Amino acid sequence: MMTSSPITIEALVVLDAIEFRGSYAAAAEQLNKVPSALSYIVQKLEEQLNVTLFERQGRRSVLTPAGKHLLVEGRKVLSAMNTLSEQTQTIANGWETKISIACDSILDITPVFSVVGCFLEEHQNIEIDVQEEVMNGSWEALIEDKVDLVIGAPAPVPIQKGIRAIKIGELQQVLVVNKNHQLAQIKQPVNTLELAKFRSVVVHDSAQHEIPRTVNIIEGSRHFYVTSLNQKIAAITAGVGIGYLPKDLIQSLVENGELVIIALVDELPPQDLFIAWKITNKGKGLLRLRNLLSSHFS
Amino acid sequence: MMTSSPITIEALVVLDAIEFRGSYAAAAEQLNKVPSALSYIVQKLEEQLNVTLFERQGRRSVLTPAGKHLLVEGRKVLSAMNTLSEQTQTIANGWETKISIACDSILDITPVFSVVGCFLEEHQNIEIDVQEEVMNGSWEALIEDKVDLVIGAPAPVPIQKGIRAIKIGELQQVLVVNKNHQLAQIKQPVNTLELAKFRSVVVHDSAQHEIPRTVNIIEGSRHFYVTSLNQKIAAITAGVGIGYLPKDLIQSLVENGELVIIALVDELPPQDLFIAWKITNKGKGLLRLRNLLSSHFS
DNA sequence: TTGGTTTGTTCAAAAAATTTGAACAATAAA
DNA sequence: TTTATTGTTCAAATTTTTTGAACAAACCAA
Repeated sequence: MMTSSPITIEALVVLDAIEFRGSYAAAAEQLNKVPSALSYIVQKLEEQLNVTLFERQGRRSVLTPAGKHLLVEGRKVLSAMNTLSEQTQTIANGWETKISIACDSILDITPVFSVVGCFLEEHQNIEIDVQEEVMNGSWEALIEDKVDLVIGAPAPVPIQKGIRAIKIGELQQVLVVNKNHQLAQIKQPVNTLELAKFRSVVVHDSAQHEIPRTVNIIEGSRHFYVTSLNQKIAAITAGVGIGYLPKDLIQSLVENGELVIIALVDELPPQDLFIAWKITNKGKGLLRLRNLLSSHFS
Repeated sequence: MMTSSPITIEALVVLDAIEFRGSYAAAAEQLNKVPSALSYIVQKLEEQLNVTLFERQGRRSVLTPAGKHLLVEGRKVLSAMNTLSEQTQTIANGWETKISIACDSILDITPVFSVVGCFLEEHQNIEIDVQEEVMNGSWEALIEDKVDLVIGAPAPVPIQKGIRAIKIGELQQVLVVNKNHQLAQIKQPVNTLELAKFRSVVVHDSAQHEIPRTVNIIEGSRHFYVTSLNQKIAAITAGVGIGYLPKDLIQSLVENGELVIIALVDELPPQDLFIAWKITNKGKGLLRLRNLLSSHFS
């Protein structure tokens, strides 16, 4: 006879709120409860688990290591629960109540939003949640069911069955530097090996669990890590280092002279960009959205 | 305001039991309830989710596709919940669920793994995560709490209170070059100042935030940066430059004549290697692992 | 076909749980 | 010091859940 875990969803929600808001009082307000109700729920959990989760420090309660662990892992469970109920409703109704999209930050998001706008016009009661990811971060989000659709994820498509990807365009990346950078003085085209001398600006992969992949990282050179494409542009513009950027994105900065495009002996081939989804995902909204995207981008 | 999922653990347990036993009646018996109680719970879930989970076929209830999905995924959540409560209790008892170790790549990792193997034999449900770091990278990982233990980190121990380090051995580094390298022709012992003429191969410090520190870097010379010790060996073997390497590690390459050890006027003192941890970290698993390591390495 | 069973559901009553608000002690801020 | 805020306790109020009897549907065997 397998005795089920004493942890309830309710309790995890309460734990989450207490940590998030910083006090029982504030958490109670958020949950439309009264502080004593939370006290009751926490105590029940502590008793059934036989573990103290909060240590009272003065008039403030602070999580014990065990409590912290329960919270951190519990939040993952809560998130899984949310996607589970979304998925269940989607299967039952055919249409989803919410569609989550990951957009790779390498992509200009404006035309995507205009298509999404059309979709929302058609389907007033579907919510859309867009998040920005970098490189493997978008694939990871798809694989882990954090999103239903990724837009603009770069090749290679993960070798994993159950993922369908179609190309929606390609992106020409060029090497750019600040106008005063040493590299701007050298006569072009430059050999790729020469680049090893300079510090390069790299966007840190947003993937958390998968082995981060790095493309276009200039081998052997020193790196400067940033966490978004905008930071990368800013860093290069500020002269911190060199790096590859999408040609379209830096057009204006090149025109006003801030950035200089460096010609290479071996020009990078254009990078393929994909939209991708799981074939197990049969949602009608997803299908419709994909069709809209395909017809706007080809 | 994020509204939490209507699915409860209780409901998932009921769903699981109904499917497993094949009927409400049998499931009720298993759960020490009465059939009507299960009926109530299922109906509540169906209502709140606005999804029918069971289709009544004759006197028997059968899962709809949505119900099947909820059950299959729900079982994963249930299992996660069980391990979560176990883990929480484990932590409360002073043990850890996972121990992260940084190994300096200068160290031969094989004997470490054999000790870790013993430890895992004793503690089947503790996970171990080993990562390789270089120079300050391992100290940084410890300071920033990315790992619980570093093994084989080189002196000096960071002057920072809260870190305990004990020496586990020393490492003799020698200067080596490819057999055809210019330096191999000069009469030995060589004065350290002479080395400035040659390009030296340097492992890039894996530290990200601290100011990277460089030991054994030949001052003033030109550098070639690589990202791992293996790359360093390969680069030196290929004749790209000169560099210091642990004596034991290049024994075979010296014997077959590929590499040549260069005697120096001022021979490097042997470098002390440490295991280190934070004294705030009171984990019993860490203590046990440290004891195992100490007894195997001294 | 016809009884005898078994199944899940419904319902009102009973039991158990959660929630509430007032009172309180401990602490921090003024 | 006073004042305000925090989390806890407790009995009462409220809500939720459980119960068992009654019931209708469906299966089974003869």
